[in-house]
Amino acid sequence: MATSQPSPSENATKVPRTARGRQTLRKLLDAAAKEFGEKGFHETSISGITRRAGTALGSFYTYFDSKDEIFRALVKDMSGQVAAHAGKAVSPDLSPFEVERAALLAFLKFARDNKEIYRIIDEAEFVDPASFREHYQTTANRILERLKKGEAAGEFREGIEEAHAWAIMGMNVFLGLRFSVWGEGTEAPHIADLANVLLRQGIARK
Amino acid sequence: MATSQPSPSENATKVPRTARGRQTLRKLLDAAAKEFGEKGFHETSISGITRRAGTALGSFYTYFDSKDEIFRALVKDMSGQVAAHAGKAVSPDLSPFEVERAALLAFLKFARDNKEIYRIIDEAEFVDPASFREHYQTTANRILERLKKGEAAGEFREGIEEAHAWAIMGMNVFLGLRFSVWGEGTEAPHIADLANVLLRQGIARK
DNA sequence: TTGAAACATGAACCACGTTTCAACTTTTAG
DNA sequence: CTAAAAGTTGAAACGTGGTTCATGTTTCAA
Repeated sequence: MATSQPSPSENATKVPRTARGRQTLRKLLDAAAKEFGEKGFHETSISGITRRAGTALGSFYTYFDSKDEIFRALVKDMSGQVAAHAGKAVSPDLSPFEVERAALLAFLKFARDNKEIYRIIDEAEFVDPASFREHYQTTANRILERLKKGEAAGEFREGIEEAHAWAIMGMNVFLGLRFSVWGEGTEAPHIADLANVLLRQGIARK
Repeated sequence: MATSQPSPSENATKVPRTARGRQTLRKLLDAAAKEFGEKGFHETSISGITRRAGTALGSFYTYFDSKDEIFRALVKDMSGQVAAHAGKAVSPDLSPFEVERAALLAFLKFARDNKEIYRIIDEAEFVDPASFREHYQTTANRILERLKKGEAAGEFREGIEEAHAWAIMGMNVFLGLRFSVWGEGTEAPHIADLANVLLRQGIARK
């Protein structure tokens, strides 16, 4: 889990002051991502995290006040990764519909390669509802912006609103769950096509 | 939580043999539904359940072998309720598109009135993955059947497949999350219309 | 009416994982 | 080079809550 370097601002707790400290903090975050992803929040123990990280149990408390706190830090970290990933997939020379297709395809591949990450974000609904909500609201906003752009460009019908973004997001997330997380993820392009046609024309005949 | 009478088959554990026993079992299930809905699985304690049910701690183990088991029983119970609810909303004299609209509208209302239930089913992803999967796969199958019927009736485009059902389910679930669980749920008919138009014609202009 | 089976009770047991802490090592700045 | 600051360590304290169990009560068929 090549999580990005932890920024000082997002750690409510002690920021490491030496290189050694930063390394330990990173080892803890990476180990936690794997543990939480594999076992879920409650099956994961702090000692499991430190064992995997190769540090002492006590070191954990040098950087985090509690199990909840490292989980929160992780959710933020990963929500950012998803956003970054989505951004990269969208090149500006694509048409609005192509943009939506590219975004979904990128998401499907990302979900396939990072199943643990998605498990963590999903579990945030129960462990850290605020982060969970923020993640999806932010994602919906990003989608809505794209749709507005397509509307302004005359490609999409007028009257696009927030609910459209949520509908599309839900579609994408569930397709990811079914075909990338539960399935092999091999049919990703096919799924992306199918969803794109649905988005363009709906399913009415003719 | 007016859960239905527990059927003998779905309780892997001891079935009560007297009226008193059945009553206690029901009190436990109802109390558990509320506790799990309000606090989530791990914040909920057996003693909290029995306190709410007005029974002794030990009585719990007369009917369930563990905390996991009552949770599992609950998920099954509620998954059934959702299905039953969806079924009622669909009258046979509706056109295929009207059926989809009615199903979503019923779902939105149900989610609004039963937020706890949805929380429980969602949490099953972590507590009891098998039930979670089964719930959504069963729901998708039900949707797919409806779509196939619409296809056969010449209302829907040909080539409907499982992914379409998952896309629609995802749409519905996320709209429910955003507008029924997080929101007031007052705009349900508007949301249902909007989603139905999306399903019919997509969002392409013209 | 009666006795066996079903059910109810809650204190106590116990496993488990979080958190603390005091002793120790490494790093850094002057 | 040196002392203070930062970081490390893991054994043990601690709290929590799931589960057990011996005892007492209720139900019900015969």
